[in-house]
Amino acid sequence: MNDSILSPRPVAVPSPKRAPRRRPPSTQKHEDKRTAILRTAAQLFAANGYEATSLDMIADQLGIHKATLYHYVDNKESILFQCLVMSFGDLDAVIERMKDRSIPVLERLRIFVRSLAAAQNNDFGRCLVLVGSRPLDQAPGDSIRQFQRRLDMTVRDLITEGIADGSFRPLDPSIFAALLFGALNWVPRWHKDAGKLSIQQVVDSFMDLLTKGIEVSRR
Amino acid sequence: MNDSILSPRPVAVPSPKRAPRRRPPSTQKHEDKRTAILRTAAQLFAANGYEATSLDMIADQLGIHKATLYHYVDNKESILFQCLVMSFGDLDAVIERMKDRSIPVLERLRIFVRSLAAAQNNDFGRCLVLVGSRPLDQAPGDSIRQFQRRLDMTVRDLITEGIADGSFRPLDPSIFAALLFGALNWVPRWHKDAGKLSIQQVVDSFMDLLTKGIEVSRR
DNA sequence: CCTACCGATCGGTAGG
DNA sequence: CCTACCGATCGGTAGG
Repeated sequence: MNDSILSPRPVAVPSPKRAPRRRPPSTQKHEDKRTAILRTAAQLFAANGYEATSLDMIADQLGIHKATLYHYVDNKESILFQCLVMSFGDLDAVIERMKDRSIPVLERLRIFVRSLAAAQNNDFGRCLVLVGSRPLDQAPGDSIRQFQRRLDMTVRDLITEGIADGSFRPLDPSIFAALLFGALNWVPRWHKDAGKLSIQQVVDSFMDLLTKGIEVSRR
Repeated sequence: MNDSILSPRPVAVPSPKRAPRRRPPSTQKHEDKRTAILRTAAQLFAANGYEATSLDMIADQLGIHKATLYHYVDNKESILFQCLVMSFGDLDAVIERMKDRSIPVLERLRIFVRSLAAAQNNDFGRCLVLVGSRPLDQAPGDSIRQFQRRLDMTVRDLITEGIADGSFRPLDPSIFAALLFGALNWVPRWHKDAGKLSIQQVVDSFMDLLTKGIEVSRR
């Protein structure tokens, strides 16, 4: 499995003056277990849906009891929220890279699409795409949706920039973004790791289709 | 609301010899009530998810008691199944039309996409796209997924035909179908009836994008 | 004997 | 990390 979005885990930044460090143990073993819980939960949420996945199912899968989960997480909803946050991985850095005008806009779009596809086709990404933020309360759900709007805005800005510099023909950036996100968000529903095409190959084919179109060039 | 997918209800075919006519009342009023239950359920399923929607919520919305629902439907799962069947509406006829080679293949593809988009953006279609067949048992779920495979196959066949007759450039029909269904299936998640673009305008823009591509024509 | 529907509660299981 | 439970609510069904 691809663990890359988990690798750059931020090291705990020490507080200036003798931090209290209250409840959370924050040891490495505790963090590893917590991550294992989130990953297992993400898999089960993606497979069965949020409401149809019980905490007992998550605990059983890990060989622990349900009550033990509460040593690592606050409640069921916070598990989903943390899974969705994990799913964004390093996309924040990717969004920043998209502002680098030294790279041709079409090339930047390709990088973005590959990065997004990679993030959405692992345990946490599948949880985001297949479950989403609907089961969450207003506040946590809004923070997830806010990040997704940033992703959408990033694509629309690239298209607008590409039209302005003559890379793209005139078109509605919102329509393009809707088409692209729909296509990418649907991939986890049908792509099998055992299939003949990798995720990279699939999204590169998508980009090929979108740049050139399907009609034969006239003349 | 668009009731067109409900209109061609098959009239009850009488049995050859003095049919027993057992349990199902099958009166018009009974059928109307049953359809109202399915439509309300479809709305609530789409809004809250299947498991998070209780039979009490459906009954309350209709101003009746939960127990009364059981005079019209067998159980909760059969409600979802019937909603999904309704969502296919007259798409079966549309699939047949796609075999008419007197219509240019690109034009047939446009008709298909418009029909599918119309079917997926009403109460029952939103239930199909937002809930899907996952909560169903093996047998009923498989029958839903079988119809969806027919839709997928229809698109792939059109692309294959279009490549053969020179309408389309060489491309992977499966990739095109995956891209198209992803884009269309995502529409109910973001399109608002109050928005500036109608469903028709959205999917026509999609087709424009897919046929012509986004890059400026070179030379 | 039928339909349509009610108030009440069944056995089980949810998150905590 | 487990046993033992809670308040509530689930889908479904009883008698009338």
